[in-house]
Amino acid sequence: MGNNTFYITTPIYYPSDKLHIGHSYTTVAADAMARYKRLKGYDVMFLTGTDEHGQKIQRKAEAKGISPKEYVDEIVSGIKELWKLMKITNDRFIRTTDKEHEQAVQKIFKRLYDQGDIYKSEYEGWYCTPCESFWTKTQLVDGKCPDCGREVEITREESYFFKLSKYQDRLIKFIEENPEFIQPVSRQNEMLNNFLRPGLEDLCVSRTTFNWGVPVSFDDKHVVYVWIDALSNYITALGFLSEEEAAYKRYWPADVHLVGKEIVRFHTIIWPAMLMALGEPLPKQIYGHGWLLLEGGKMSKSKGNVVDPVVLVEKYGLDAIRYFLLREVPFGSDGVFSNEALINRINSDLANDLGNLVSRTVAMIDKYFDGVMPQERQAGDFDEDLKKVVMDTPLKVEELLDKLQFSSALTEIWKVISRTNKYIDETMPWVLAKDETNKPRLAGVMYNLAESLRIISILLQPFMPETPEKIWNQLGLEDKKAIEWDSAKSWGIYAAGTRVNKGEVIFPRIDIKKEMDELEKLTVQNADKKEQKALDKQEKGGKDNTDGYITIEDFAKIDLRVAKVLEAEKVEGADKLLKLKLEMGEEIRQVVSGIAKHYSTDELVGKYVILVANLKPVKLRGIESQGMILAASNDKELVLAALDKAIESGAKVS
RNA sequence: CGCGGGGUGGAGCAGUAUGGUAGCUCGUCGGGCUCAUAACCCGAAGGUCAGUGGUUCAAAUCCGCUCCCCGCAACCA
Repeated sequence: MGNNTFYITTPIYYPSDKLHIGHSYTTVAADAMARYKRLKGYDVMFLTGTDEHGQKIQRKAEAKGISPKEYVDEIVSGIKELWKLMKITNDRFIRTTDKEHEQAVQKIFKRLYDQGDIYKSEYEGWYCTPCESFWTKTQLVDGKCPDCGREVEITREESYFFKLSKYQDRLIKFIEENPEFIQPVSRQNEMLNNFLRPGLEDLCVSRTTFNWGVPVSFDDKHVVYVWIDALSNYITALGFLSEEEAAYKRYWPADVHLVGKEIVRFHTIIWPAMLMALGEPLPKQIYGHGWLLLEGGKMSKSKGNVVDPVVLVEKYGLDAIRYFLLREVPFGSDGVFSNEALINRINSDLANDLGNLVSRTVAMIDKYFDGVMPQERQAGDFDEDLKKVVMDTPLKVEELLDKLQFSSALTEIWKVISRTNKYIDETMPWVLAKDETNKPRLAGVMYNLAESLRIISILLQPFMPETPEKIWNQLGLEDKKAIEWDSAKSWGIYAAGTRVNKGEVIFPRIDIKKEMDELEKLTVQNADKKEQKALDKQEKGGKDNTDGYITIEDFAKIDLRVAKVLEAEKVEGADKLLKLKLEMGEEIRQVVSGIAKHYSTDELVGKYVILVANLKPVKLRGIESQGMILAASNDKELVLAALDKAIESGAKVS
């Protein structure tokens, strides 16, 4: 409530698997913001957590033979460890399985029901059995499943609905009147054009097909739809509708919900509508940031290109990773993560520019003045220009951070670092040191270096939790007042008589060649991906060598065989995958194939298919796949390649 | 004509609401310096700003058309 509070949230993550670098990205950004606001003196509430309900988790747990709660407990503890490792300073961690949260969600649901914003009706949907999904009439394509193009059947199910449509006009008006609400603006247009203006339909907000969720308090056949459950976390975490609402009164409305672009829709339509219905104020801003892509596309486990943040932090250090995440990509746009880009950043920005600047500064003070900053100093050329650049920076950084422009803020800080390095060349301290009469000028130069570094280190605090302190140690800064945020705006705080301490190198350089080789080995899957990429390239253009043709020798590399399907079963939790047991002559092969939407297990057994027998085995969904079966497909259909007449399994195809 | 993002020196990007010398980082080449982590500083080479037509004294920037890439929720070998 007070104007000196700042409430920032990350999405609550879905603990169906370990988190990857993309999750770290969002959370590190939120953390940088929270740290910054605290440094500025705000009373900050920084919330993150986990969204633990839903059918998928229930299924995963079943597959493992444990309860959903046991399943998520394990993953959640891993997530908490990750945030600890990354020095995330969240003030609260909410789990949607928390008692208080569940109770509050039930109250919210009940309240909306009592006042008529939620009503009971029948869900009339078209159900596609192979896909196990419901579709509305408008979603169907030619009356068929938009995913697989198969027949769907009408199903009726008793359900609760939220009157989303009722809030449509108010939402449009609100968004139009509050251009800051959805950031960046491109997302705002997307929401208005794609969803709001075409018209909203009431939202089905309960499920009866599974029970791992918050039960509807007055109708326990139903559990609350996960998004209603999940979105509520932002207020239930503050005690909304609990006995202790002080935090809610203090911090709500949120200053910013940080979310990935894929969930902007839920946060800018469903969530505000819910709040409107509850009569509560709306958050001030939803910021939809971009994705961290990997070379070759979106991060996904199927591509085997998931980057584990724990490995990176252990290898390169936390600050290096945080720096990379915040610096490499302008917040809001998509960016690419690659090991090479990471190492380049570490070497050039952190080791060469910043680390080396600290090192040479401290070394010179140590060498020329026995490590103690002299009292007697003389000003000279280049001083004013350096000071100007340094002193202009804190305000620029603040302005940019207020707009969540982390990358640009860091760029500004690095301009100072660069200017300071240049100052050393301009003043040439080693020349001054040759003549005793130049000592006061030399001292002046050293002072300006130390003072610039003091200010740089202060400005780095939101981004890096470890480095500023290391710099202070080396500069001998012990006075708290000399490292306060606002002291970065004053020149001349570094005290004469301060003793520097030559310390360890802050950011060691990385031998990129050696490192890349090691990383390749570390992520075998990565190597596979690269092969795949090269293959794709050839397939697409064939520009590399031939003109789209392959030779008979090329073709001979592929060992195609006839195989008979002995068994087929669905892969748990993957709606497109089937695990097949194939007979290939004497040999039995296990193959995982993405055809579940097009073939049922029953119809496959006994079929003869064509198998790529010498495809390098890979693990899909943790299951080894020893080959691949051929199929023809277009947008809608997928048909297995078959043989004209029967022939024994194991026969070679060419 | 679904919606959105994008195509700028070898790589990655800025610049495009207010048209007027094409900028940054990395890489390459040459030079300087030696305090420092083979680092730092200076300089150079390298661009038909996807293509095309138009508006204008002037277009990367405005308008029309064309081409290409990437997303639009999840395990696709």
